[in-house]
Amino acid sequence: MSLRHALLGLLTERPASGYDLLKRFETSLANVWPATQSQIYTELTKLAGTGLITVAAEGPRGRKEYALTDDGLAELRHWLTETKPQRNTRSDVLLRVFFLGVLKPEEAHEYLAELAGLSEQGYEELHQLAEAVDWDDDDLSVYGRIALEYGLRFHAMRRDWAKWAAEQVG
Amino acid sequence: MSLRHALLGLLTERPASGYDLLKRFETSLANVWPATQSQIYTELTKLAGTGLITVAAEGPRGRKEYALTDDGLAELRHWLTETKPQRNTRSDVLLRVFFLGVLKPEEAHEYLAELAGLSEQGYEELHQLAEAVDWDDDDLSVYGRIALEYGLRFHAMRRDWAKWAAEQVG
DNA sequence: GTAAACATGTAACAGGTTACATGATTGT
DNA sequence: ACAATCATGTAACCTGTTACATGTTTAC
Repeated sequence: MSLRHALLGLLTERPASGYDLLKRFETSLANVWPATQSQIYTELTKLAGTGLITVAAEGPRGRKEYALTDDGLAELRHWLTETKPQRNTRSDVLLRVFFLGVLKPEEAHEYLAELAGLSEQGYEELHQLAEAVDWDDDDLSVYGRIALEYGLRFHAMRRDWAKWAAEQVG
Repeated sequence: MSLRHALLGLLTERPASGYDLLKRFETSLANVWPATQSQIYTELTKLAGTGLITVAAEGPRGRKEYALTDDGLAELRHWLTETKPQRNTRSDVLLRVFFLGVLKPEEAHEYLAELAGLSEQGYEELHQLAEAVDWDDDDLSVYGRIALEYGLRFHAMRRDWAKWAAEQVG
């Protein structure tokens, strides 16, 4: 149930409406924890119901601005310190690799080469993003940069692996 | 809907019962596409219903042995060659990193150091596995080895990144 | 005036997890 | 005789996706 914690986490920064949070999910969290509009609004209603957040203000167009409560912050801290990261990593990319023997070697090679290309692309995109961001020294920047570095290393690793694998298949 | 394709993929090798397939999911596919007993039996019934597999034989204890049909093989090939890998990668590990600013630096450091440890452990386990397996030259071995190499590189990357990140927070 | 952006909510469905329920066969 | 393993099936519940439905405010 990490969507809940993603919302709590974003609200530590400042109060925000469902719409604001949706935008945050579409930008900074898109590659880490994607969520849909429907999901976000539903979860916010639940969170307000259990007292982890409150409606701090109401604005035009029915806008509701949510703020983190003490209980909400405690729950977030608990999640960060006490619970083990253990989510199953499903990878359809890797699942396909398991069954590439069904294809002709040329087809398998093509798949792996394409994968290398996609990873290179992903790398480039993050690289551009890293250059564009104006990093300062606050917490968000520090940890944002660490998360971005992960993305860079991940894509580079995958690119190199896919190239190597494509060679193996010939 | 990749569970379906994982089942079809395993059945290219040889006919198998739900129970057999469950064991395969618990071993070789556990790190790539985990599935529960309940899910597997339900999906097998559906697949038999749409003609992608058939009940080739029935054994003791109500055992049903499923075999891939021509349609099933065609569907698998289609999945491998025509559909783009695009599954969203959710990472609760990385999501936590985004919000580490909520914690004291020592706590954040601890989280990252622990992550490095877990990755090292994952690496070691795969390494042992790689040594234990008797690799021969068939398709399964070739692509199994490629998948395993991915796991090794992945864990190594994560270990190094977590160590580096822990230093940043120090 | 009208398009884009702001803003929320709900219903239907697909995929996945946990738990319950049942029974047959094999090995000791 | 008893436990372990083999073997299947179903129900309840949670999470996530897609689509529908509605209305307001701002900018041009």
